[in-house]
Amino acid sequence: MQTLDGTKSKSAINQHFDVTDNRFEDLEASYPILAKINAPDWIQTINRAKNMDVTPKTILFSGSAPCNNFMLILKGTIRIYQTAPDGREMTLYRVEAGDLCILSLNSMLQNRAFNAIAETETEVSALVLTADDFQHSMNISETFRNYVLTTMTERLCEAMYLIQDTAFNHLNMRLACMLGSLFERNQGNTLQITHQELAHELGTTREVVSRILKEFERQDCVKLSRGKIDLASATGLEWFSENRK
Amino acid sequence: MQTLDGTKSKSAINQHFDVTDNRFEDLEASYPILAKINAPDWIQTINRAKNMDVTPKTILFSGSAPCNNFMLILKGTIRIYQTAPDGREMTLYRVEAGDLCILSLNSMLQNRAFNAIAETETEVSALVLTADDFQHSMNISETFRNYVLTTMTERLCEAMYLIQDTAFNHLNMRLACMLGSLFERNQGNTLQITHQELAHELGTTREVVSRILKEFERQDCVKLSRGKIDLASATGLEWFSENRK
DNA sequence: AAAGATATGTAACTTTAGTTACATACTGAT
DNA sequence: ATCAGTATGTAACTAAAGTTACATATCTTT
Repeated sequence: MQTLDGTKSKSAINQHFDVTDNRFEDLEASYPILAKINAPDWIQTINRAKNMDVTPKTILFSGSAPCNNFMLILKGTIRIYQTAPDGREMTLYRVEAGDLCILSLNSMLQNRAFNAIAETETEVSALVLTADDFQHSMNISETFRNYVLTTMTERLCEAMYLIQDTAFNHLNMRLACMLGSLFERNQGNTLQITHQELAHELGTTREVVSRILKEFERQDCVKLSRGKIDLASATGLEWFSENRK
Repeated sequence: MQTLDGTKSKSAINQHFDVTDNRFEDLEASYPILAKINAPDWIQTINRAKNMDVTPKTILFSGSAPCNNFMLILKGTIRIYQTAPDGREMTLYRVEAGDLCILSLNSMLQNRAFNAIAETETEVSALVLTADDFQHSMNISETFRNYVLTTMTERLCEAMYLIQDTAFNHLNMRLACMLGSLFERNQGNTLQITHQELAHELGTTREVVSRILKEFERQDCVKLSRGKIDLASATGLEWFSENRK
């Protein structure tokens, strides 16, 4: 849940070191596999890590700014997106509890420019490892290595899917699919989202989203109102997700 | 260079074990960093690897077929692409000497379906490691680990760029950029490529490519003839690569 | 309640890309 | 030289998406 305090200026990153927290319990909840690593060096690494708490709508990473550390997300979600000169933007992926921030990986290994923005959507708390501790963990734990590799290939597959999706599928289908998965994740029949936000997910403009949504409403798939979308017919939406190539 | 033998049916994969070849010299040429690893287990792994020789236009990997081994490409290029129901296709990336085949990585780690096709463009020779040898190499060599990780993040960045490119840029610009980089790589002013092949790079149709190329020709950027494109004005092409958003 | 900010509705229009349907041109094999 | 196969040219059309330009509606704050 977003604790919207209204003012954007309040966005802040608070890094602190706090051994009184029970970070291994938190780790167990978000990264059960990593929490089971019992190498002494790993336990030290986790104990040495800094806590980071970030308010919503904070930009963690943008364009060329290097971030020489590695985050384990304990709570909240981060959206990674790209922007176009005309104001359009498009979500590339999200990082949340259990995921690894491959952005940091990239900048740690000093690779090519990654022209994207990482912004917290909710309050986020994370453990921050130094680049050295990351490297050392890779060296000492096969479990850690496998987790990193697995996460990266998963992300890569998702990226490939996104490429095919944007290249081959029409917006009405992409929007229908997105609504479908949002409804599914939400476990409810109401979405709290604006047309502009949907446009920013898909890399298009608000007007286009409004137009397609209205079409969905005319077909009795959804019911629209300010700031929210109600599901009227899941099967109707699915029709748009598949039939319309 | 492609040794086109004309017949498609001749495409073949030839795996064999051959210790008389000097594989460490080949490895040095394509993967200098990996060739410098001097751990005995790594040397054994390389010696144990199978040689693989593949003719052009052979499909190495498609859809769900798992490939439980890991390739080091010594020679040639492999194109990874996706297809749409309407016959369009789009190149996702290429793998060549010095690259790692992250497709194999994905299927070794048994992740989600990667709906893409890998096809040799030229004759390809590669060393094939077993999944176990790959895993063991990850365990024993930090150099190997870093090489794998670096390659993966590079690929991921390229994928992100491709997403932004297809989402935000118009085809004339994308085509101009592609021609630009092809001319640059080719070190010459003539490209041997058909409009259909360009369309398959970009995920569009032949007619659209022909139309845009004709426009480039009218602007005296290129000169078109059957099966080839000659560069007439590099600066003219660059104008299309940038000015036209 | 009024004002300001935000969100949506919508029509008309332009541009880009995909589609259809051929015509023409070049290449290599017989 | 002829023919089959492949590659390109092109016009006319359709469809999808982006753009412009407002109107209207709904919330929030004062």
